[in-house]
Amino acid sequence: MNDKFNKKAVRGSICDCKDCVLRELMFIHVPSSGSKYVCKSKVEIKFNKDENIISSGDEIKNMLCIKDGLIKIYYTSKNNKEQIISIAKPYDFSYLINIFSNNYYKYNISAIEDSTICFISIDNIKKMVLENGSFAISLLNKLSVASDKIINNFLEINKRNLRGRVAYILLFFSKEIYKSSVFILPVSRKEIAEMIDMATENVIRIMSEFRIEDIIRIHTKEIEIKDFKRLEIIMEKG
Amino acid sequence: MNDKFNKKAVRGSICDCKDCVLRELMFIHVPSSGSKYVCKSKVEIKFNKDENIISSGDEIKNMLCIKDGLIKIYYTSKNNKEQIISIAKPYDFSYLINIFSNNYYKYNISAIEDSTICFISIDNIKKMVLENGSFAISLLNKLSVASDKIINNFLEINKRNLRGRVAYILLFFSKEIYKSSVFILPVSRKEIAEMIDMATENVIRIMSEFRIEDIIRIHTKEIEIKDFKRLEIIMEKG
DNA sequence: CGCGGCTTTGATGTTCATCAAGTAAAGTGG
DNA sequence: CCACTTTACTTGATGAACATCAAAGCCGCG
Repeated sequence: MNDKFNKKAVRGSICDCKDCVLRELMFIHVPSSGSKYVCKSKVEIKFNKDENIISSGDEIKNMLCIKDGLIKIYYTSKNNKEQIISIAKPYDFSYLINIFSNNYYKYNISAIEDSTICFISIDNIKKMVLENGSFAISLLNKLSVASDKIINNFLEINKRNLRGRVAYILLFFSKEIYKSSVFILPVSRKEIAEMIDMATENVIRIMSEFRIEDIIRIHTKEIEIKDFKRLEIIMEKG
Repeated sequence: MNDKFNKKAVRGSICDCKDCVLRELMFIHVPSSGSKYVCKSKVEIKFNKDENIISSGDEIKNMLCIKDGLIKIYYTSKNNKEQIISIAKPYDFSYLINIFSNNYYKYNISAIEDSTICFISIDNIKKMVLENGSFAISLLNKLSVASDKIINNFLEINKRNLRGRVAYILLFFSKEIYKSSVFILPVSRKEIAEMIDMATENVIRIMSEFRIEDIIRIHTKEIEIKDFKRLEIIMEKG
């Protein structure tokens, strides 16, 4: 991480906060004096696809904001099995889950598409919370929504059979991430398996079933959902 | 809920906040003027075992604090299958998960032991956040820890086989909740199944296995863990 | 005492992970 | 740009893990 900071960082002074989409969203309650104060400490870094952003065990010094791209938050258990907790796009805040409860990250974060990440000193965020009540409320809300989403996701996945899970995840990418019936999967089959807690072979097998049933079209990473209705029925009824 | 408020409520004026354990924990940063301010709006209610406290869909008007007892937070899906998200005891804050992200509760809450719950107006909590930065930080921390616990729980359960899950939950009750090798299960076998995502019969079957293997002693609801070491190995290795 | 709900055990079948083996794609070095 | 290596993807076969079904025992309660 530190190398990256030195090598690739674009400091706040260069990046004009007026352009920063995050300000609109996150700092809507922050008077402009405050937002400048936060942005001074800002560091912007570009990550390539598959590049590591945060490792489990890293000290939490900064709050992350995704300006652009797509990242995954995942847990590596002792037997090296990886479980993907969340896929986050700009305006998501799910990577904040342990920022106020731990001093060290519990999960790994890496880019699954080329991504631009803003790093804002956590100390400055805390100062802002102390000084600005509206900002605190806004942050509480963001954190709550993010946790809620993750928890809801676990509940949704656990109650489904394998076909239901694959349908769920395909519709997630189509509707939540790419907002299109055709999209390029940003993750491998193995990573899909890690998102919905099943074996890689079965992800492939069931995707093939969907293909044979003419519900989707597959061209390696490119997926087209041809029959939303049936896929949604499978998602609901398993 | 409203009937209960009218029938059983003990208003804040009666309950002396000096005795309230929550104040120590939650409002440690709140000047006494502030804590009085919050406590004025406080309503304390006793619930019997199995009594409903919050229903999914209820409007969020109050923040809950458990003074005493044990509650479960659970999700009821459309097919009436229940998934228990968390068991909470005093000082836990896991029942707060959607208090800052939603206007209506998404999950049900009910008492699994006789419990005393404090209800504090959410508006007053928000006022406190706006006025008192330290309180905001403290609340952010509590919420973060609570969500983190729930997420961690899902990860721990999902990666285990059935024997590992039952071991996990028995050790949870023994270590986290009752801090004793002998305890009375506050939940039915069916509810254990709902906590760790498995069939009721298999919970029973595996508990019987543990009994036959002389790892635990079972007398209906009363459980004694006789061999922590082996149970922990089963928890770790499945 | 008898009813209903919770618990227990056994038998059965389904779902799913795992193993194995082959194919396609993508990266690597000459 | 082509052979080579490696990695990702795919399909089939097998067995294990688990859910479901069925039936009986137990316990508390009116």
